[in-house]
Amino acid sequence: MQLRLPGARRGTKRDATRRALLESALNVFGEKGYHRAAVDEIVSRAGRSKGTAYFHFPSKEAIFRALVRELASYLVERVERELDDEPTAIHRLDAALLSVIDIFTKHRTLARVTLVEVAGAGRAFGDDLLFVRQQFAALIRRHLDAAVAEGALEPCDTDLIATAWFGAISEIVVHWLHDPDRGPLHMTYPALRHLLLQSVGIDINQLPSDRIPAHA
Amino acid sequence: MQLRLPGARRGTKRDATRRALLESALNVFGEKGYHRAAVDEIVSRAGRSKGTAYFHFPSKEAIFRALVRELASYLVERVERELDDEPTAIHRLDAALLSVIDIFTKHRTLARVTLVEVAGAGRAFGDDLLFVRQQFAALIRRHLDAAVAEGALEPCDTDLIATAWFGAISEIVVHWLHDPDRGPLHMTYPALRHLLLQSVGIDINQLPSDRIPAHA
DNA sequence: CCAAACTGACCGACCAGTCAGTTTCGGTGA
DNA sequence: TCACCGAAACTGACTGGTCGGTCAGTTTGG
Repeated sequence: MQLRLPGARRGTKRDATRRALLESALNVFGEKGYHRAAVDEIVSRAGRSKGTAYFHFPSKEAIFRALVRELASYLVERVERELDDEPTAIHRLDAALLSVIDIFTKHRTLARVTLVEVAGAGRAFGDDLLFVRQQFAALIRRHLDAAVAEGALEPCDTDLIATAWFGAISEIVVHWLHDPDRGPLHMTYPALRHLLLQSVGIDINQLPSDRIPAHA
Repeated sequence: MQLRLPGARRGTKRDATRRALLESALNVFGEKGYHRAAVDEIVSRAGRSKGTAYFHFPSKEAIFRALVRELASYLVERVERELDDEPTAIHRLDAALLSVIDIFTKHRTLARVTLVEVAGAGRAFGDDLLFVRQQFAALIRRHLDAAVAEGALEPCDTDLIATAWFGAISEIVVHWLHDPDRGPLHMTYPALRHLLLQSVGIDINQLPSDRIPAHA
């Protein structure tokens, strides 16, 4: 799991410590959830001391917030990177869905923290709580807007649709997280894809189907 | 907020205490979230003592679980009651959506506990955590299956669709909970309805539109 | 040499859960 | 009608453990 560390020059010792702490935090928060995760465990797994954690972050909450922001950036950046050579906005939406499914399949802890823990950490955290969700919905929305601009889509409430799509995807992933035995996440891709695209009136046959088996 | 108390004869003193505790728990959990909610506060707001809470429930977690079950029953029962005189399964799905939006609009605390807190209370709770979600997805699924049986819908993965629909609705409600200033929840109904129905290939014009303004 | 980075023992607040004792109340027999 | 009993319901002071956060002191590195 490679974390992106914006605004900090890489390779310094300070940076390595910060990264070690966040990486450990990802695991502990992912396993225990925010409240049951103890700072003591985060630092011990990171091979640092408690004082160091409080040298780098003012509070446990700040560690969590920083982690969520890193994860959101990582996720959005990595998904967007895969969309570059898609010809149309609709293709990019399609590719984004596949990409997200792929990432979550490979990084369950990331999925758990960004989709489940963030919701439960409580509104005490203010707006940061919804950071990942907003980032992601914004990504979907951008490409929906592009599709409208391209004329592939009727003008519509892209904000609402992006939110709804994110909710749908999130719910499916959360179910899969909770009970992975019901088959790999990739299995749901064709049906989910069909559902989402059809919801905005896109004929599934507009898209070449040769892309599907690529990841499946 | 009327809670349903299955399996207990109403009107007894015991029942009144249990109800008072759960009602108070609903408020405190709704305001503070599971972890920040103190049993002391729940009992004090209920006008009872701590010992009483532990006489009726074995643990704080048990209070939460019981509450979630009551809420799920209340919600599903109340929604289903409104579907009786709808002519077709599609109409019932439509009515259910409106009904849910209505209930959540009027009972924000209920929405917060069932949609947000349940997710965040952590997997420590085992499967009960997903109780509301499952109950609700099952409701949607039943009517989707009915629609298939009626021939109004092509055979499809109704389980997946129900999950996705629930996720979409849930996400919209959670956004509204978090930032209610962006307009009442009812405002999203037409667009959301259109999106969901179109996602399964239902032509919006099949349904009489005179129902829309009824609750709007 | 100094500041940044780091250490880990310690503190204190918080809170779920306990328990010994008290009150309430339906039943029972005289 | 009433005295009495036992169980159910209830009380709230107390405890034990957990854990976020502190800080006085040590190490590192430029």
